Formats: sequence, structure tokens, C-alpha cells
Amino acid sequence: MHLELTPVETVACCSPLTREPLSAAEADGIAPLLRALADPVRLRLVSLVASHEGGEACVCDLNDAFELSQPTISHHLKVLHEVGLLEREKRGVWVYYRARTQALENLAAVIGGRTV
Amino acid sequence: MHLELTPVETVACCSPLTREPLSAAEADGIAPLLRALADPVRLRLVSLVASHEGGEACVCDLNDAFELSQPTISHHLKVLHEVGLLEREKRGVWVYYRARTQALENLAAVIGGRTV
DNA sequence: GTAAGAGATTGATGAGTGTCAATATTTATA
DNA sequence: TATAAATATTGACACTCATCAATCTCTTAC
Repeated sequence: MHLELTPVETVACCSPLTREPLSAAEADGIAPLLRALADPVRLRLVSLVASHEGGEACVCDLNDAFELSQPTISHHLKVLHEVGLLEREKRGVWVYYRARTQALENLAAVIGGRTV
Repeated sequence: MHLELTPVETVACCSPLTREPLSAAEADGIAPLLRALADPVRLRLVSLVASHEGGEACVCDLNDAFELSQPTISHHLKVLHEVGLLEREKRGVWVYYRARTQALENLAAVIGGRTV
């Protein structure tokens, strides 16, 4: 129950980039989402989670997919979670992440010029 | 006639983010495009150009739309051009930029999970 | 309660970036 | 040729960020 809107919640309200000029406020809302995605490791993390069976993936699996330290992966997951692109769920000792596909679709709609 | 592929030319070849895990190479190709878009000013620049009548806009108009110095706008336009999202054309003293909407659509397809 | 494992946090460091003032380049015109 | 206007480039500075080693927190098992 939080009142602060994550960037992901602010993106569903904009018409496509190519239809009419984005307002400064809209751009400020969308940019953090893109910045979160604009890293090769985070792109692959989102892709790994989203395409994983069940739509979710355990951090333990994600760590093995990269030749990066565990804190680094944890940091990237946090960035994606804070911006609202990934959901977190702790089950026992393990943490599972799930992609918000609706958020990705909304973002794509703003960039690509299609209506959702 | 250049042989180097701009990021924008490498993005049309990937299946959606949510369908199968992005390879490291694919992620390296897409990230620069997203990084170019992941700035509020550049987002608005692309939007201004793309939604402008005729699909193109003069730099002189773009400068007036922001309270930023002329070199700063020029810098942002260069970033967008280098990555292949904007095309440049010089006509007389003025320079016109045009958005590569196909590139935006391809990028949106990778993010949003739809096939182009 | 103690040990072990999963994941997050902290602090540090080097690389990258947005911005501006100053300057350069290019084009048109007088 | 000289002058003015439109863009681009350069150099500098503050700030952000990706990464790691070390440490911490939490959960389960013995």
C-alpha cells in the first residue's frame, strides 16, 4: 500500500512518442524506465525472467547466467525492481523475480507508436 | 556507404524480450539504443521531430523548445543521430532532423513482445 | 543456539555523461 | 572579402553509474 507511483505506473498514460510531443513531465516519467533497461546485463535479466518457465526466475539461477559478482546482479535486480519492471517475492531462502509484462507493453506502445 | 552497423540496424533481428533469453550480443546491440532514448531531453527531441509536420524538424525550432544551451541540444541530437534514431539533412544554413520510425517500431517490438 | 547458505547492503573506484562557455565551421549575403 | 547567422566541436566540471570486496540479514537445519 504505497502512494508513490513507480515510473512503470506513470507510463500507461502517454500517447505514442510519434503522435504528439511528449511533455517534460511525461518524458521525466518515462526516462527512468528506459534508463533501467538501457544496460546489457539488465536487458538480459529482464529477458531471462520474462522468458523463464512460469514467468519467474530464482536469483540463484540468474547469478549463474552471468560472470559477474553476486552483489552486482543483486544491484541490477534492485534497479529493475525499484522502477517497477520486476516484482519480488521471497519464498523461504530464495527470492523469485517476475516480469511485469504489462509495463513492458505500455513502454513499447509509447516508443513504437501503437495503441495498447 | 558505411559498413559499420549502427545500433539501429542491429535491433531488427531479435525476437521479443519476453519470448526467449536475449543473447549477450543482442543485448549489447540494443542497450545503446535504449541508452540514447533514456534521457528526458532526448525523448522529447525524438518526439518533437517525429510528431512534427512533415516528419522532420529544424534545429532552430528544437533549440527554442528547451531552456538549454544550443551546444547541449546539438550534443543530444548527435547522440540520437549516431545511434541511428535520427537522420540529418543539411539544407542551406539549416539542419533538419527526421525520425526513423521503423527503428522505433523495431525497438518497441523487442521490448513489448509483439512481432513487427 | 550454532552453522551454513541465499541474497542484500555498504563503501570505494574508475568510467561514463549532461551541461555550459568558448570557439570553430559552414553558408548566405552585402 | 567581410559580416552575420546556424550548427558543431572542444574542453572542463560535477554528477551518475557499473563493478567488486567485505559485510550484513535472514532463513533453514543440525
